[in-house]
Amino acid sequence: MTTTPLRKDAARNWERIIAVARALVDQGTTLQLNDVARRAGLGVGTVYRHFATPEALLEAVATPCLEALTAHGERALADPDPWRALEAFLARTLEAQVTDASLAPVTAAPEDALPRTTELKAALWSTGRVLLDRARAAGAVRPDLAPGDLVPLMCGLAYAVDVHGARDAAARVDTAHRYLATLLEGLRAATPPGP
Amino acid sequence: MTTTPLRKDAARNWERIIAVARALVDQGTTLQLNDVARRAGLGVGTVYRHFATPEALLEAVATPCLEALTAHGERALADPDPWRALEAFLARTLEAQVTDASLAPVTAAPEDALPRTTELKAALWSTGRVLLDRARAAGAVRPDLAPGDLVPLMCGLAYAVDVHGARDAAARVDTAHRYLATLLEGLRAATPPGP
DNA sequence: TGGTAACCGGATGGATCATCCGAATGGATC
DNA sequence: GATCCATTCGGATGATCCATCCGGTTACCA
Repeated sequence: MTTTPLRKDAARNWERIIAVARALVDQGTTLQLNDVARRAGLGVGTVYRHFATPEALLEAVATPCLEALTAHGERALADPDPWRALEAFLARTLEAQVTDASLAPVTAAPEDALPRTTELKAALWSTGRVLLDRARAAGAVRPDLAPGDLVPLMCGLAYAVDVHGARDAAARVDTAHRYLATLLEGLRAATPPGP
Repeated sequence: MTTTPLRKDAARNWERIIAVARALVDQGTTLQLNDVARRAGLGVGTVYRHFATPEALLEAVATPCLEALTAHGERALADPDPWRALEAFLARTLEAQVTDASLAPVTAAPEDALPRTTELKAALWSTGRVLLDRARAAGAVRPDLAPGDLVPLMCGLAYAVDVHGARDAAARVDTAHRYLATLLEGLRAATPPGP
């Protein structure tokens, strides 16, 4: 992607908007562009030019975290133990999802507002697919689970943690680990139970 | 529950509203009270008097299905095989969640708009808890999974099916069964399976 | 059949949202 | 260092949607 040269004030305002949005997301508030503009001390038009929709702003907020996850995924690929690699990758992804409120909506959304988001999601999913395939080849993975099921299941677990209702990050991460361990145990089962 | 005497026209309009709301829910549209009124050929005030909020209307739409699930749960308690009972109960619940769009938001909501909904949810969860406890006593269930985890996990699986993106009911039910089988295998895994 | 209470439903006020355009600023050129 | 042009700023604007209120009407009961 060619880096578009950005004017000084535009860049400064971009940073402001992102900072305010990040604070709002961490606070649990749903992003409202008008509200973001007011809190950032900027005009509404400024915010709308930078980010056409709340989804675009949310994706911009989530981008750094997605990049970190992608980098971690690439490192997981280097682990010689396929199971440990898959487990670490999924655990890290799930932790991020239940810790950072900006991630869950972005990963679960079928459409992306920013091209960069599409890139990162594709890279992340590809890594997950490779890790799953490697684990399948090495150990025993349920045959009826397609690679396309990995992302929905992860989003589902993150959603389950939300429904569970724990507020502080530590409890959420703990719950996520419990759920993931259960699911992984089911993934690992060689043959599905027959009737 | 004491049946409140309802005037003829009021009852007729109540039915109309429910019917229109049911159609909208099946269509996938989010309920908007103003829109419901227009489609039902009624005034806005009429709809707002019957249902104060869209959530209340949604719960009223979901009530019959919740009652059916509760009844099915009571029957599952009669099954002598604890594992089969739990499996059937969860399968039925999940099928309903992925088939009827009114259920997922109601079950996942932390607060209820209608007292009847609170009753039904409590009964349903109680049944699930008993079934889980029985299964735990009979066979082997992961010890780190609390009874309070059952509902979040079910909601999570239903959400996963949504993220998966299948449109027609058959594919959704199939996906739900795959996910549930995986999770149940994980639930079962702690110690060698009993029977 | 007439009275009363409850219900119906359109009109109203408030809020929020996304867009537009004149004014101002930054960067490039001479 | 001064000028010019493109880009951006930011408040004002129009539109849409939501929830409430009150006069007219209907159903139930004596």
